[in-house]
Amino acid sequence: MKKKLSIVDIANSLNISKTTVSFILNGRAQEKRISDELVKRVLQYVKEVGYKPNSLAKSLRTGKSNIIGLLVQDISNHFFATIARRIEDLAYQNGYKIIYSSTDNDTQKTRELIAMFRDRHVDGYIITPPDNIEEDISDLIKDGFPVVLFDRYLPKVATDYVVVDNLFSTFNATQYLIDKGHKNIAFITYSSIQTQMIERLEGYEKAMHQSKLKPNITEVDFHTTVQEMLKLMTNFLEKNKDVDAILFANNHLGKCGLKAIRKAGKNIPGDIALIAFDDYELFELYTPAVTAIAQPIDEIADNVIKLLMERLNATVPEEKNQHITLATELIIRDSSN
Amino acid sequence: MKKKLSIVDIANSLNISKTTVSFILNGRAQEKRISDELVKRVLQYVKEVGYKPNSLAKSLRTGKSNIIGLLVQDISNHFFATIARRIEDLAYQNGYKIIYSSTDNDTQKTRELIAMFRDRHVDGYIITPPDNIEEDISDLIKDGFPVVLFDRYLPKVATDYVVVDNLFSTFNATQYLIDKGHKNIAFITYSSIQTQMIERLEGYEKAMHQSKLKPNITEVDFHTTVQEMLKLMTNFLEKNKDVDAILFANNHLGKCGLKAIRKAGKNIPGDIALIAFDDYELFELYTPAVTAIAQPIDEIADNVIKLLMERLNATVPEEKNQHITLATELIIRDSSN
DNA sequence: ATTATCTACTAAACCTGTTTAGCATTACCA
DNA sequence: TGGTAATGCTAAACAGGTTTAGTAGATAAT
Repeated sequence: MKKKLSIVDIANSLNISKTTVSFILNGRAQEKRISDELVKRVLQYVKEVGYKPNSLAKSLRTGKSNIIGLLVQDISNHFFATIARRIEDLAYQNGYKIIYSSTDNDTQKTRELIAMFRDRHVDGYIITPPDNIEEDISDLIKDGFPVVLFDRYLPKVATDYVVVDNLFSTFNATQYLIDKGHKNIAFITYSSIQTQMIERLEGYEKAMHQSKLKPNITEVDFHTTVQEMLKLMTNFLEKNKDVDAILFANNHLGKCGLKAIRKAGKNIPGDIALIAFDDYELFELYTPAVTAIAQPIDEIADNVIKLLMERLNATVPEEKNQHITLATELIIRDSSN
Repeated sequence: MKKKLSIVDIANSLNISKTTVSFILNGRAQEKRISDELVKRVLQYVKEVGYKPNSLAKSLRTGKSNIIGLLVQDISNHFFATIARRIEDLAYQNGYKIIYSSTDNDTQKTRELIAMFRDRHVDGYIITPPDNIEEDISDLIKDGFPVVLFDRYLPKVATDYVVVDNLFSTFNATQYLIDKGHKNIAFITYSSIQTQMIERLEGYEKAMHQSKLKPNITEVDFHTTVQEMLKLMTNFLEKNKDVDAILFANNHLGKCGLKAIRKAGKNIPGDIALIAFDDYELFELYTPAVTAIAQPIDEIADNVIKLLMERLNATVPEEKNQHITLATELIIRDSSN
């Protein structure tokens, strides 16, 4: 194991001061009036021996790490995995690396993760916030860290965020079902105080009200296992034989719903019509294909990074916050009926 | 932004040396003969003011970071996302954090990522290696870093790895198709020199040979887009009307194959029987459900972490390497035919 | 001729911990 | 009573960079 070169080794080899080497490597040669000739000599030598500054030492002194902390709800969920992947690529293009973790929507875990990120001196945060995390996020912002939220936001916290138009999305989807003649449209969602879930619920309720239809809302606890969820859904189907359409508030619920409906031997969309929030290969390829509300995954990632980069590159902290709301697309796959 | 406390602040507040504080916080009080009374006083005070040592400074001095670098092929792929998620949880339980990135099977990108991980002083590496990365991984091992590979291994590199019994899996799956009376069984795979792909091919070939059937192998370039893949598959179906069964070498190929078959209006398994490597919700819920080779995802993650922890906790570097091969399960979903 | 300014660098402090080497005391033993 | 050992703690070096403050010598201005 050949010993790693340090800046002192470089300086000694060239008989100059490590200060000079540091200035040159950080592009401050001109400003510090280092002669072009020496700059060339140093860069040449550094390249020749393959010297790389120790970034820990660098971070320790500068307080910067070129690392972004990404906290998603669950990296094994397709929606988050795809966004995480694109964020990773975009960050990389901007010279940043990503450290990520799954919050599991667990407040305590998220707290610890934020503490760990701070500890590792990450430069900025991208977070899908769980409940009751307002204070921790406010602290981050107060301490000057750029924070961008996505998928949902925290009404009490002034920060940048990127979300989709949840209310209109479910309103529109519900309206679509109503227009197709459905009367008993159920909405299955998580019992959540998170903005995205509340808005999705409101969109559904608004459409039902407008058409003077009776809402039928089922709220499932977030930590319900897949097994329990299946039981719940099966139960629901048995007790709600008159329901002729279901709107699911996210892809996981939609998936479990599909399984239950399949087990119950019902036909889609003959016996029961379905729409799921979040599109998914499963919904596309399922037979018959399932209509879904597709979120603009790439756009979400693009905007998240854009907002974060703006803050990271700002010389003076920007007071005003940017809120970006993107449109979804209702992908109709049961038009034949 | 209240200034963060440093160990010097603690020492000054208590009128003792920072050395003493450091010893106490690192559990070396006894060894260093610090009085129980002082230990108590320091711990009490540290807790009271909420002091946390700066881990960058710590890492800089000790060379340890308690961070594991995880390089998967593509985090947006369900198989890798699920394993990554579990590895993350298990590492967390063992006091380690994960930094991960997707390699995209791109050698150059992987090289840069390994360099970045080294740079951040990660303590150990978990990698799904792309082609031609042997030298970089050997360097890591030579320099004393624990490395565990999974999903595939590098025959020329002596290291720990966790894989599944690919050859038997495809052999068994092919045999299942043969037993069901299929004669023209095609195998669609990536043109890859990676061990897992080679073994899957060999398993298929072995079964076909044993039954004196003619192999029909299509190799697709790894970087083919979904669009191109669909065209390829559609083309394949048109030119191979006699094919009555297809074995796909991984979930992505299986997914694209399903789409193409659906577009071609063929019935599964009536017109054509399918088996995909990697199980998937899609395959389970597709109508009719698709038979698949399920990898033991949790077991893979468990063993990867187990091997890595053994190396990380070893006081003397272990010479012998451990190779773990796990069984897959053929999940039969078209038994009615 | 003297002072100011510029050029081209550098010594030393700093970031925040860990680790090595060592220094007063007090206790113990012959 | 003098020498050794144990106790309890600390100063300083170190990890590897960045940044501040400054210096020696050349040139320009007064």
